[in-house]
Amino acid sequence: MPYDPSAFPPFAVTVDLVVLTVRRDALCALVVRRGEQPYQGRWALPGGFVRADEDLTGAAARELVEETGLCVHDPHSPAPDNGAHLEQLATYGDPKRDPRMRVVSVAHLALAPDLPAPRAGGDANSARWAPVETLLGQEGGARGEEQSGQLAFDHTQILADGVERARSKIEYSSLATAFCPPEFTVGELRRVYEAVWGVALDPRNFHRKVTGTPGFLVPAGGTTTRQGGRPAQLFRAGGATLLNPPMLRPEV
Amino acid sequence: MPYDPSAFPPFAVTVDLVVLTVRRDALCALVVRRGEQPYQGRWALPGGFVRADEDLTGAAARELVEETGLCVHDPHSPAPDNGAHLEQLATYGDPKRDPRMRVVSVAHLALAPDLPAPRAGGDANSARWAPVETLLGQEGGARGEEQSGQLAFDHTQILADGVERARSKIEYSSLATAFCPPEFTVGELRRVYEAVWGVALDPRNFHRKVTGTPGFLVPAGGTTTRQGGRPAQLFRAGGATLLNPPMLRPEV
DNA sequence: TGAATAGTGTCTTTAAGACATTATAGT
DNA sequence: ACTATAATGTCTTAAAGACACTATTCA
Repeated sequence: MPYDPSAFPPFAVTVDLVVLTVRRDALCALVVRRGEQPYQGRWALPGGFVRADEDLTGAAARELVEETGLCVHDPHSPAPDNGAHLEQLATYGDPKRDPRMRVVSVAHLALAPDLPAPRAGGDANSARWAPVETLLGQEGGARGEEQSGQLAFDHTQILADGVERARSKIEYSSLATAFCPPEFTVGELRRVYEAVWGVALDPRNFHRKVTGTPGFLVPAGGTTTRQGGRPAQLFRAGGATLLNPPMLRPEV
Repeated sequence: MPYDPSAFPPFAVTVDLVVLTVRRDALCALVVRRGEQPYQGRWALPGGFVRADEDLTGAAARELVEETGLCVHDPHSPAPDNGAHLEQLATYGDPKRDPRMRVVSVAHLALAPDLPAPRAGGDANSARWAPVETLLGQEGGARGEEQSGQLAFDHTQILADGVERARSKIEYSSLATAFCPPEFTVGELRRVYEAVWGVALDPRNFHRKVTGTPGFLVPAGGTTTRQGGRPAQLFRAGGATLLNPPMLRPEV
C-alpha cells in the first residue's frame, strides 16, 4: 500500500533501553522507578519519546546519556574511549501495550563497563542496577515478588530479549569487551562470560581460546595488575568484531 | 521520560517486507513498482500502514497475504503447511527517509518456497521476483542501472540487511527449509544453501552434515523424486530450530 | 608456607575438509 | 555405454574439552 500522508493512524514512537553491565560477577540491568501513572512506583526500563527531528539511534543515545552519562562508543575510533556499545534490539507495538494510547517502542540494547552509580533522569524517582536474574524472576518459586513485582508495560519481555541477544552475541563477536574497562585481563574477560552466561568456564581453555583468536585481544604493554594471585597481562580489545571460530557456550 | 499522551510528535508507522525465495538457483526478492509519488515508477519493497488495532507482526502478515497469498507458517504446527517464515528484521526511522512526513518503518523478513507468480497488490502497477544480486547492484561497474535504478526510499539498505540476516541465520538454524516445499531432497536443500550464500558446497560433506544433525531432517517415507540421476530420499523439516553444531559458511 | 590467580602444555575426542567409490536413474 | 545425481566411506587436520604442571603474588 502507498501512503496517504493525510490519513494515518496516530502513533507515538518511543525508545526503550536495555542497559546491561556486569557488577559483582552478576549481569545487571538499569531500571528506573516510574513517577507517574500507569504503573506508578514500578520499575521500568529507561526510555522516552523520539523527537521530531531525531534519528532512532540518536534518540537512544540521548536517553543513554541522560540516564547514565555514558557516551556511545564509536566503533571506528581506535582510541579506547570509555563509551558503551549501542545497537537496535527490536520494536514492540502491541496495540494494548500502553493503556493510554498507541505507542510503538523501538528497544535498544546497550552494553557498558561497570559504572560508579546510576544517576536518575529528571523524571524518575530513582534508578538502580538490578541483577537480571531477579528482574526476570527466573528464581521460579517463592521469592519472585521481592522487589515491587514485575517491570512496567512489556518491559520484562523486552529485557528478556535483550539479555538473550547479549548472551548469544558474545559467542560470535568481540562484544564481551564492551563490559570491560579499556584495559583488562584475560581473567576479567572470563568472568564477564561467566556472569553473562551463568556458567563456569575452564580458565586454561579460555585463555588459550581468546589469546589464540586473531584480532580479539592485543597486549596493552602494561604487564600487570592485581586481583590477588600472580600479576596478569593487560589487554585491549583488538580490531576484530566477528570471532572466528566463535566462543562456544557450554551445556548443549 | 514519562509520556505526555497529549503532546507527542506525529509519526506514521508502516511495515515493509523483505520477501525472499530461491528461484532458478538464485536468491530473489519480491519488489513492487510504485504507482505514485515519490519515487513513482521505481521498484520498492512491499509494505503499508499499520492499522490502529493491529499488531506489528499482524500487519506484516496481512501485507504478505495481500502481496503473495502466502500464509504465515505456525512454528508450533506439526503439519507441513506451505506457509512462509516471518520475523521482524529492524526498524528504520531516519527523519528524512520519506520526503513527505515522518515515517517509521518496521521491516520484516519473510522466507518462502518458490512460488508460481507474484500477484500485484491493489496499489502497485506490477510485482516481480528479482535476484538480490541485481537489486543490490553488487555487480560493481557497468550495468548497475539495468532496471530503473535503485530501490525507492531506503529500501536498498533494508533489503541488504534482510539478505544478510537470512545468510547468517541459515548457519545456525533450520531456516533454510523455509525455502523448500514441504518435502524435499538433500540436494534441493544444498542448492538452497548454495544460492543464498553464493558458494559451491561439497555434496558429500553436506549430506553427512545435514543428515547427522539431530532434528534437522526427518525421512518423509516416500523415497524418491527426480532431478536427473539416481532417485533421492525425501525429507521434511525436523523439529529442531537451532542447529548444533551449526552449518559453516565457507571462505573465511 | 599456604592460598589464590596466571600462564603453558598434553592427551583425547569431535567434527570439518578433501577426497574415492558405489548405486540408480535417464538418454 | 554414457552421464548425472545420490549415498556411503576413508583419511587428514583443526579445534574443543579435560586434565597436569609451573609461575608469581599476597597474607
